[in-house]
Order: sequence, then C-alpha cells, then structure tokens
Amino acid sequence: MSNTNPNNPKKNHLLAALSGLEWQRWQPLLEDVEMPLGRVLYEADKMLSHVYFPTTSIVSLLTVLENGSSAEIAVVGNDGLVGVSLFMGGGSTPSRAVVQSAGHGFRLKAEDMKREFDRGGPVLHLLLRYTQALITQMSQTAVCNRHHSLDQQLCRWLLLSLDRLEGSELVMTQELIANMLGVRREGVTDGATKLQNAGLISYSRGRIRVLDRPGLEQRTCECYRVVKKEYDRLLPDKRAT
Amino acid sequence: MSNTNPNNPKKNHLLAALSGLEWQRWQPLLEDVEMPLGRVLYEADKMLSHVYFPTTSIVSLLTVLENGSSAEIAVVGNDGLVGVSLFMGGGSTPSRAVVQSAGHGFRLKAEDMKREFDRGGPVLHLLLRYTQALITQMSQTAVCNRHHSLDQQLCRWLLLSLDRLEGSELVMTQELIANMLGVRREGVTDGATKLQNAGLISYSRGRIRVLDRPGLEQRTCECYRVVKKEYDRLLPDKRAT
DNA sequence: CAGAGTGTGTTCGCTCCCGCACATACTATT
DNA sequence: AATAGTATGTGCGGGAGCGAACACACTCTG
Repeated sequence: MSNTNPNNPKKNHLLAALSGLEWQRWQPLLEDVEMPLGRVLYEADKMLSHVYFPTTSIVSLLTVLENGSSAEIAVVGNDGLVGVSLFMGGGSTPSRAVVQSAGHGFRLKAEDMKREFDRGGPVLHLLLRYTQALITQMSQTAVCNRHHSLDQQLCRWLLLSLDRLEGSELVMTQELIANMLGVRREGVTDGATKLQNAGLISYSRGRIRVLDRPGLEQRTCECYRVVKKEYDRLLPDKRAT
Repeated sequence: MSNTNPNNPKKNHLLAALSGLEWQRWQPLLEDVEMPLGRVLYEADKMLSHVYFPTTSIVSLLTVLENGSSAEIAVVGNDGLVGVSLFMGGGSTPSRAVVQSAGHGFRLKAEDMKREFDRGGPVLHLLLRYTQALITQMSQTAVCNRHHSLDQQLCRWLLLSLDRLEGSELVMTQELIANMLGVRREGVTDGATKLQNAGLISYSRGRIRVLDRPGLEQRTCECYRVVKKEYDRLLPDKRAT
C-alpha cells in the first residue's frame, strides 16, 4: 500500500534465504499485505490464489470439524510460508489458515509460485525442507494432543508462537487460544492463571507478556523441543543483510 | 529371496503409476523385501538408507515419546511409500516406521531415490502429491486425537488399514492396535467387543475379520472420509495392468 | 458517568479414559 | 494331557477435561 511501510521481506526467513539472483526475480513479484487478526487466508478445500510469507504476523493452520470444533495443526510465522499445497500438488487442503496474530507479510501469486518452484534447484529444496519441518510440527501436534496435559500444551503453544514473532508479547485472548488448541476457554483460563501465579507470564484482556521464558520451557512437554530442533536442523539461519 | 515369490511391484499404487520409460529405469533398482510384523524400517532421527514401497504389508509411522508412550501419525500401505523425508530433505524424521501388518514390499536405495526424484517431471510431482496426501492424514489424525472418541477412532483405524491391504482380514492383536492409537489395550477391547456384538467384525486372537464395512463407515468419524477423499483426489487410480 | 460489550474467574455434575489388578480362554509345545 | 505363553474380558478408583450457567471486571462509547 504505502511506500512508507517499514515492512521488510527479509524478516521472513525463507525469503531471507534466497540467493541474490533468486531474490532479484522474486522481489518484483512480492506483494506487501496487511494481515489483520482473524483474516482467513484460505478456506478448507478452496483453491489457493496466493502463498503468504508472514513477517510480523502469525498464521494458524487449523482443521475444522463438521460440528464446528477445531484444532490447530501447525503455526506459521516469519519462519515459513502458508500454502505449501500449491507446490506440493492439489492446490488446496482440508484445513483453514487464519491470522492468529495481526501483522504484515508478503504474498506471491499462485502461478508465480509454481513457476519458481518448478525451476528446481535451491528454491525447490528450500521449500521442501520447510515443508518437512511443517510435517514434523503436525506429527508432534498429533501426539501431543493424545498424551499431554492442557497445561503443557499451553506452554508449547506460547513458545511456538513466540518463536515466530519478534518481541515477547502476544495479542491474543484466551478464547482464541482455546480455539486453536481445540479446548474450552475455561481450561485455558485455568492454565494461564497457574502460569501467572508462578510468575511466568502476565496478561490482561488479550495481552500476554512472557516474563520468564526458561520457566515456560521447563513446564512444557518435549514436543516443543522436538519441533524446534527439527526446524533448526532443516532450516539453519541463513539470513543475509 | 526365492524367484517363485509372487510379489508384484505394480500392486503398489505409486509404482503402478510410473510411465513405461520410468518403469524401465526403476525396475532393476527395486529390491523385493519381506516385511515381517514388528520390523522397524526406520528409527527416529536415524538417516534412511532406503525408501519402501509396501505391496501386501502395512507400515505405521509413529512418534514415540520420552516416557515410552506413542501414537500413530499415519498409515502407509500399497497406496504409498515410507521415507518421504529422503526427498523432502533432512533424510530423517523424529518418528519411527514399524511394520504393522506382515507382508511384502519393494525398496529403493536412498541415492537412487534421490536421483530419480531430482530428475524432476512426473515422478517428482507424483511423489509430492503423495506427500501432500500424507500430510492430510497427519492433520486429520491430530484433530481426531483431540475430539473423537476411542470407538470412532478404532473404526477409522480399521478402515484406513483395510483400504491399504487386499482382503477384509487384519492380522493384528488388540494390544498392537492400542499402541498405534496411543490408548490402553483395555480400551480397544471395549471398542472391539461393541463392534463384534453389533455384528460388524469378528475376531479372535489377533485375527480381525470385517463383516460389515458399511456399518463401520457409519460408526466412524468424518476423519476417515476426509482422508479418503483427499487421497482419491490427489492420487486417482492410474494402475495399468 | 451510565451502560454495553467483551474478557476473565469460578463452580457443579458428568463422561471418557487411564492405571492397576486379576480372571479367563485359546494355542502351541512336548 | 499337562503346561506355558499369549490374547482377551472385567471391575474399580481416580483424574482430566467437558458443557453449562453465572459472577465479576475492565474498557470503550456516548
């Protein structure tokens, strides 16, 4: 929109990992987009028109059931991109992508994305490695849903979200978090109260500040560490500039 | 082993979808392998040496937690391949692949697989579409773990497994099923007893016969249908001969 | 400063599943 | 035919999370 916008594509780790030549090709194709809270980037089973590269926003991929309940299967922030099915094939998924934390990002038209992907080489492998990391996140979410307590999952979720943003504050109501985790709002209130009493976070009316990150990491289940380790392995920080 | 072995690569849908030319290249590279119950095809975080194409066997991908409990994140049978991380990148995953139903399959050396993948073209896109279908299965598993009852999940699991084999019989103890689903054995006994009383299945000592498939489909949650629909969409049956 | 809207805290009964312990029953072996 | 091993059935206490209903508190608006 405005050219005074400070949004910087290189805040997205994937875009940052592009080589000089690739970047020259991509730059003119990237469109700066605002990503307000609740914006639906794509709907289940609908064809994607763009892929999104969040810079200062967070997007949740969630599966919605017939009865309306839902659960998050992965979080995407400045570490990745939304819309892998565009190059994986099919061009749609049975899940929905919703902006979970308002901010900015960039997008690329579906046809541009496909063309760039099909050139092969480093871009293709970068995108596939990211997809592999995403797969890990989904798998671990599945197990976590099965075996870990709400309290642990809450910690995991806070940490995963935090890692994908700058700063240590989340703008996020407990109601929203409950939707993401696929649990009751009251359950989140319980968990959050415990964390606040323990001095790990403080929150009020949709603003969560993390006070003691190591404390959170101690309370969360192994799932957070597994996912983080796999992201680090597959996508070592290559940011230039 | 024996050349009287009736194992036919084309029973695997991915291999069956190869064009004549591709098939000529692949055929000499494929190694016939027996896949006995419980065989671990790959261990979490270990580099893969081969990819496996089951023909008459079923393989479970499962994530194992530090405390020893586990949960299945996907099932692979004659519809696909085990070891997508080889071409996705990384060459390992934090999960384990275990033969869940004994049978046969074929395997391809890691380097051969990579080389064939990197040729690009139809093979690459076929494998990526399969991976996308696998992603759907994992996502749906995550939600199912969160929201659906053990009974529903048991039905889903039976149907998914059945779809990936020939015939209507599973050789599979309730203990094993419980491990896959990440629940107690007693819970599976309960569920199975209900299904047997309803005349949908019959079983005894590790042999499950499905008597009324439509009945199962009626009892299962939507997750089975969602996954099946996505597989059908992404991998329409192309089997020749 | 009144009121509406929204975010958070609390309670109650209920259900599903867990962990544990133990009782049967089928199968293979010798 | 006896025995060991494995597969399945059952019962009991307990805990985590659910659904529903409701109280309170903060903040924005007029």
